[in-house]
Parts: sequence; structure tokens; C-alpha cells
Amino acid sequence: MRYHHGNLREQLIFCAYDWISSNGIESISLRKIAKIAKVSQTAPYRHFDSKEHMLAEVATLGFEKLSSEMNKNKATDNPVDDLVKCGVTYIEFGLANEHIIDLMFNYTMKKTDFPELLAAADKAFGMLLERLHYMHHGSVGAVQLNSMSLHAYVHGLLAIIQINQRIDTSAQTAFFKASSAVKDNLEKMLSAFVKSLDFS
Amino acid sequence: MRYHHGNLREQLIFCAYDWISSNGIESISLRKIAKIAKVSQTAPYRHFDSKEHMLAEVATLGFEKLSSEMNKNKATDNPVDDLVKCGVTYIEFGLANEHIIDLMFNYTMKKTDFPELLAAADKAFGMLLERLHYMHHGSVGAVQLNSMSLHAYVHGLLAIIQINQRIDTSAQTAFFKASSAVKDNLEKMLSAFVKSLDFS
DNA sequence: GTCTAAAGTTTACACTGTCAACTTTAAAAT
DNA sequence: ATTTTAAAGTTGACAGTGTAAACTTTAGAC
Repeated sequence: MRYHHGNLREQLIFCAYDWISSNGIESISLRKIAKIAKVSQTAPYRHFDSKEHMLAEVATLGFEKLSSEMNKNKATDNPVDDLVKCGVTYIEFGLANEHIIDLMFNYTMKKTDFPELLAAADKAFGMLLERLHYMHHGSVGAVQLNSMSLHAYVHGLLAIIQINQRIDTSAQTAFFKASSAVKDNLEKMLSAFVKSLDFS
Repeated sequence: MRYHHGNLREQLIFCAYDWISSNGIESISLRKIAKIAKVSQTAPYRHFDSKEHMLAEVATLGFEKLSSEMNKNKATDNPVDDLVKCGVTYIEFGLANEHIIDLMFNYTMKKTDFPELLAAADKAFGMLLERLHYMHHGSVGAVQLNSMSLHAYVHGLLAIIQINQRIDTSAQTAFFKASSAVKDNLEKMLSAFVKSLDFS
């Protein structure tokens, strides 16, 4: 470590994470977060090739936090319960961190250019799905399909709840009004889904 | 209609739609599409309050196209088949128009500020879900939950396929490699899902 | 104690959204 | 047919953005 700041790189990532958490991705700017870190406008360029490179690190941090949340919640010795808890955690993390999730999933970024980000996402997804493999005792065929199916359902529930929250007005259809009901029924919905999968 | 252009408003919306279709949302600018429409930089402001207002119209157009695609594919008199076809169409539209879908779903925009956009999205979602109501003969209880469940699954499949396409490298886990398999099995997966729903 | 390269600053440029002030022209009013 | 007027377009300006180039500072290696 050298010169003034010592660990500006990490500081910038944390600042950006916090900023995005409370203000969203659209309104972020390198200059702003540089100013927050009390550093000149172009100082970040000594640590990141571009704005996108920095955001990739923030997204990576997001995936790491998601992973660690899911890791906390390995409750029982019942793989179905574990799986369901993991899914619920995934969704609840998304709901509690909507802007970070935005960055992680919706911000268009060539993930292949950022191997750490790729690895972090990979790990988080794997964490959600590893319990599924226990249920495929012997058979291998449908495990990939079932994995994607489960991930789609979990991720979709999160997306739909968020979409509905964003359109929450009095003038919406009955359909939209069910989003809070879904939140209360996440466990039931997920375990019903898992049980409907074909493990033969 | 008045002055030079006649229908600049529509022209701008179409230009923006095309631009986004091929170049994505990040790199769009009002000035660029004004230049493409051969008009001065600030001309769009005679037709839209802001960039966001214009993008809202583009997104509205996207939802209308999605609706009309789904409307084409009402195939049989079997509500399950119809529902599945609708879901497949939804996903295929998303895969064929990834950047427009990005705008429609991922671009943060207070949809309540744009009633037309809200209505167009409402209509498209309703179109996907109306067949589900036929299956709830008599019972009303779970219809909203099942609607959201189905929408989540359909939307989630689209999201997951897209996520996996964006990370398509040699260095990914087996899990990710199933995305093309999913595309081939969409119908099966959707009909299995519908059949697993509780209509009691 | 000097040298060097990492870490920071200043200046500058092209581009963005958007505002204010101006000009043009199609159609309504006379 | 002429005048009026407001819609539709232009020009110029401003603050904010990402980022490149040139410069300065300073911690640690020799």
C-alpha cells in the first residue's frame, strides 16, 4: 500500500455499493463516488480501467453477500427444506437489496470480461442448486434441466414481485395485487414446485 | 399535422426502437436518434417531456408487439395448449428482442408515471394469464397465486436463458450449459408446470 | 539519501440531457 | 386574401458525465 489513502480501491467499491443501494444504478457517477471518498475525479482510474470495471467489482460483492446469506440458512438435514430456505433467502435478499440486484442481473455487462464476477455468480447459483443434486439419487438425465427450472422459478418470483411493486397503484388489475400474498406464501410455493419436479 | 416533418413523434419512437433493438439501451442518446431522424438535437422536446418519457413510449410499443405476438398464437380449443403456446411465445419474443425486453423490464422507470405503459404491460400479462382462469372452474381462491406463479416461471425461464447466454464461455459450470436444452424443452417444461398447479 | 514507480491531481475534450430564446410555417380568424 | 397565432423546429448555452494526457507527490527499494 502506498501514498495517501492506503486502500482507496476497496473504499471506492464500498462507497459505490452504498450509493447504489440507496440511489440505484442510473444516477451513479464515478465523479460522485470519488468526491464521497474525498479524492479527485480521476483517482479511480488508478484502480479501475473504467466505470464498468468498477461496477463489476460492486456486482461481485453483491454475489458474495448473496452467497453468504444463503450459506447462513442451511437449516436442517432435509434437503427439500434446505432448498426451499435457500430459495426464500435468494428472493428476500433481492427484495431487501433491489438496486444491487438490478446491478447484478439487469445491468448489461459482458460478464465474460470479468472472471471474478463470473465466478461469484457461479458460486451463488451453485449454492442454490447443490441441494437439488442430492435428490437425483442415481439418475443424471434431468438434473441440469431441473436446476435451470428451479432457478428460473426462484428468479422469476423475485422479478415478478419487484415488477409488481414498481407498478403498485390503485389502478392495477387484481392480478398485480397478489404480490404481497406471494411473499407470504413463498415457502409453500417453492416446496410445491420442488415436489413437482421429476427425479426419476 | 404541422410543419416540416409531419409525424416526427412516431418517427422518433420507431428510430429509438430500432436503435435499441440493435445497440441496447445503455448507448442510446436523444441527440443520436434526433440526428438519425434528421432533425435538430432538441426537436424531440417538442414531443416528449424528457428522454425517459420517450423511452416509456418505446417500451409501450414493445409490450404492444408482445401482445400481438401472443394473440397470433391462440392455437387450439385446449386451454392448456394455448397457455403453453402463449408462454413459449413470451419467451421467444424475449429471446428475439433481448434489448427491447431489457428496456421493458429492466430499465428503471416509474411506470405509474406512464399510464399507457402500465396499460400495455397489463394487457400483455393478462393475455398470458387469461387462459388460466378457464381452468379455475368455480374455485377462485388460488387463481391470483397461480397467475403470479405461472408468470414467474415463464419470466424466469426467459431471464435465466438470457443470463446464461450472456455468460456463455468455456469456463462455466455444467449448470449453465443447459440453456439450449431448455429452449428445446420449453413446451414440455411449461405444460408440466401448468399441470402441477393446484386448481382445487 | 537518492531513485523510481505507484498513487494522486489538474487540465482538457467530446458527449450527454435539458433549458431559454429565437425562427419558421401551417392553419384558424378576420 | 391577409393577418394572426401557436405548434414545430433551430441555435446556443450550461452543468454533468466518462476518460485520456500530462503533471505532482510520496512510500519504499537500492
